[in-house]
Amino acid sequence: MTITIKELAQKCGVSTATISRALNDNPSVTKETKAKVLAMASQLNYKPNLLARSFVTKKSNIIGLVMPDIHGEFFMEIIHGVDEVCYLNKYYTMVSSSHGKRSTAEAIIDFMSRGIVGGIILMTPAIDDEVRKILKLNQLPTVVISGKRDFDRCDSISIDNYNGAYSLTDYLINIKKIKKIAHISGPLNNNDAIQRQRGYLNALEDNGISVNKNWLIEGDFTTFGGQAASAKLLKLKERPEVIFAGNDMMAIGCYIAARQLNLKIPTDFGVAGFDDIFASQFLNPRLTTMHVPIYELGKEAAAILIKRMNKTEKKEFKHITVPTELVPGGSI
Amino acid sequence: MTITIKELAQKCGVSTATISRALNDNPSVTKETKAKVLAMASQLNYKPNLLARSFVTKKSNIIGLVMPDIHGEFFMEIIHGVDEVCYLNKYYTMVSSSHGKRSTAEAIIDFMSRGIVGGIILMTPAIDDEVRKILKLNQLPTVVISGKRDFDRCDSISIDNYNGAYSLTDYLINIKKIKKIAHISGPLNNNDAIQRQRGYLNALEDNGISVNKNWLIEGDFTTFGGQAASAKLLKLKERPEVIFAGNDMMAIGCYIAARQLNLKIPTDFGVAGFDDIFASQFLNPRLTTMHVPIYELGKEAAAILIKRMNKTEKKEFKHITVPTELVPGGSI
DNA sequence: TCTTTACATGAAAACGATTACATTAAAATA
DNA sequence: TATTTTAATGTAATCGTTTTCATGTAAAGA
Repeated sequence: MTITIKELAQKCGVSTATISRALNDNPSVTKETKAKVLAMASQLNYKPNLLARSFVTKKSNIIGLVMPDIHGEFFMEIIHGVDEVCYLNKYYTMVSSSHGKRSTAEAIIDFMSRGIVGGIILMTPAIDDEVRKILKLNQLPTVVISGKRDFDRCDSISIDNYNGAYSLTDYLINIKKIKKIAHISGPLNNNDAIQRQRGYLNALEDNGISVNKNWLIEGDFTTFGGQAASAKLLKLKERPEVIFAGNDMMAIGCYIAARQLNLKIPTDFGVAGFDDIFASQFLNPRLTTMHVPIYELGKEAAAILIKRMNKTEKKEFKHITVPTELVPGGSI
Repeated sequence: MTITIKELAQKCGVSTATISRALNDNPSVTKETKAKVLAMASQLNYKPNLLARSFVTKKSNIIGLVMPDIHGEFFMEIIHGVDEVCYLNKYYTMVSSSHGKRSTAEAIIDFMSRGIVGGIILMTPAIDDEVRKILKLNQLPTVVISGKRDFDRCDSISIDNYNGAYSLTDYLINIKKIKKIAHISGPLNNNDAIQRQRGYLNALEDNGISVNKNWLIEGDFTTFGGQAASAKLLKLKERPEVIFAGNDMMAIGCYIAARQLNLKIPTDFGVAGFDDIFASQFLNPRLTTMHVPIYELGKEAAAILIKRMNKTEKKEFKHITVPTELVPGGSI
């Protein structure tokens, strides 16, 4: 059904080479020929077969987006941002998750070795040695979205988790005049979790507040984990005034625990989160949290990658850190 | 870096044809040759170039997922389901949205004419004439996920909106003994919205309840629209006992309106939704709603499409309707 | 006017796989 | 043993595009 370059060439009375040149803005084709080709192409509705093109040029305008999981709004917003920029640049977005079963490394290798994608956006909470090794081979332009800037052999974007957590804690201490702040961290093999915890700890320290070990619990970034951890905290003899959850999901867990223990937020205790997910604004009272510009993160990652794929970017790798923003709610 | 079939053929001392046959389970290759080829392939870490393969076979194991928008958990769960099934079948998922700027039709045409994808999953609230025309040409296997079964020239999956809304309304009337039920519908150019409204109206009729015209408002499926519509309803002289919102987002809008008007749910009025989105379970009280198995929808769509792409499916088109399930909450 | 240069276009190879057809060797039949 | 059949493999064409190199023509210089 779809017409090929040969047929178009015939209709135009020129060779396929000229068609190709005309369509690719090659300067060595006259205005007249180019106009003729373009007109005929649009009339016959000719669209170059991208498979054939990618095959011969060894370049693909498909971006492979590798994520640990395809679930939740965090990843959705990343996809959204990537897709937006891809569309504007006539690129395509291919999604892939590690599916728990296989490792992130395998997902990357798959993309790299099959010729489908021309660049990779790797979204991962932590870069392990296996992935590090693969990225070093650097077969394909890659942008890493991660919690921490800990790999400098490709472009990277990371959330400013440390400063976000620091300033949130500082806000609690100096604006809200709260000293008894507990923290439920994320899993400590996760860079976001580590950075946020560090921000919390350093803010305490800088304000001359010593850490109560009972008030520092490792969670798992899930609602259920947040619920369990906060229940534990709320049953302590010395109860914290505010629970700073490492992410909003765990903060939601705090709300659930509060309901179960018949405690009121913010009168009995306060809650702060991190991420500013969609649900947070509908909690009652609205959750105080740090907004993370995820959509922009995805957009930025795609923009950098596309520049790199077009070779318009200079050699040195870019490392961008995006700031977070305080969203004061009624939960404290 | 990546090795080609030629090099592998050389190493094995056979022709590329034999390699290809061995790798594609062609029965006319001996066990010994096949074993040898497979061993060498895995040793040299050979992976067929999918671009070349798709190019020559005119088949692609990439599924194009066309959605009106890439935003919100509905689409996320669809992607999740599709990706899961694709991964298990060694297919790839390519996402694409209409981006407001371009029409769904353009997105489909793009996929169809560029040879990238081998099949399309089209997720759309309504099939307009343009799309209908394109689908009739039927160049590529397509599965439509839609609110209503209104196109029978390709496989389709739809949510049983009508029966869901009917049984929810019936539940309100006969179990909850409520007669004064208002409905905020979605935009009436959206099939989901239409079907849900019909279910509501018919349930009323079948139970001998006449419709109060003031209690039937067209909304827009957004929180804000739900808030505006419910505020209107709650200010009426004759206020409904329960507001049945066409989706959960608008139901959330009802909660917001309630807070602003200083009304309590469910004592002052009740709220019901549709979709059972993630946030609904964290509303206080938990929203009564109809659960829509979106993830399964995506999985099923991908499964059907892959069968179709493999030609293992018989000719007649499948039309599946997936049921919804009542989730009783404290909001009524 | 003749040669040189620049420019526009065409012819053909290339990319990496699959596959129709040809070929060879082995097995089955007469 | 000679012939036919079958099975396994090889040869070469093919897909649609880009791109190198060759070619022809017009403009510029002598």
